[in-house]
Amino acid sequence: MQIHSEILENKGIRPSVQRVRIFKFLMKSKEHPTVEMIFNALLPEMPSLSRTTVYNTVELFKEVGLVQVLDFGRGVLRYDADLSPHSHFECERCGAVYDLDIKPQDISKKMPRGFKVHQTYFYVFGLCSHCKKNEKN
Amino acid sequence: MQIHSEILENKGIRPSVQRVRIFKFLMKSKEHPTVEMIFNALLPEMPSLSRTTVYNTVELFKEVGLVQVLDFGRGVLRYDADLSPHSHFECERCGAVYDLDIKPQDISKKMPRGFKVHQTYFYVFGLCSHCKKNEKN
DNA sequence: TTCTATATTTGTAATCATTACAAAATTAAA
DNA sequence: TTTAATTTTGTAATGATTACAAATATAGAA
Repeated sequence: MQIHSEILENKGIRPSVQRVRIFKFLMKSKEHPTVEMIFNALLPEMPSLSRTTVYNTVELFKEVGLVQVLDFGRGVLRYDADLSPHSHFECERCGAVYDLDIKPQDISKKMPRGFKVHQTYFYVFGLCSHCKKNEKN
Repeated sequence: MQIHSEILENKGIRPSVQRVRIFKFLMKSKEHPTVEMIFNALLPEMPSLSRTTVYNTVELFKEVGLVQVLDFGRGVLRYDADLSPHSHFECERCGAVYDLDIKPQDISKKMPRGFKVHQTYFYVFGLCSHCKKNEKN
């Protein structure tokens, strides 16, 4: 089990205080946070933290392959440090995002001639069990 | 083969000149246009057209189920009047969007208890054959 | 350690797609 | 026609993200 700062160093980026805190937060978060969520969560313990730093940092993490970016079409990007192949569900009522234990299909074989696949995303939208139950409201 | 204005009427919306033109354009377009692309394409033949009308109209079309909205994470939404189950490929180099003849998997059966699936999207990113060929550049 | 160059962080200002809103124009109904 | 409702239009706001430059922190050389 590697310590967080080592993981950053292995990716060739300097483990600054801000980066390590943001990375830790992403690692333990299960809610696929937005930049705003990360910023608000860390602000109490790092009062000088800047939103721009969070933006810079998640962009950097994306580039070195520490996080994947999720876009549920709400005009806000979400970040996921879980890089294992899985899919995502967003509840259209409450906006919560859940992991789905389903691998996005590998379609490299089925692509038109000459096409190269880099990444696949499988997004599912609907109602989560909680919102489904209260559907009358 | 229904005429375009009839399709709009069947969906319960008034077939105004603007709506019919926008709908026709979406039906024949294969490039999954953005609002800006629709606007620019129609402006020469309808000089009074407003961007806002295009925004209003595609939103209306989405609500009545005439188009689906695609989000490739570029900060712009694209619109597709082809509602048959298929997936989408975006070239990371040139930005072109291609239809893939692949049905997004139906996972209603595999969902956690109580969850309800409304829609699924399968997005693939990579290089199209043209950009792959010129990869050196 | 101190100096210096480089990297990182910060805050503010710009960008840009989209949305809000209200006035003008069009259409439908009476 | 007259009136009411719908649609279109243009401009102004919104809000996430990016650009940018000044301030701060860090690493390495001396």
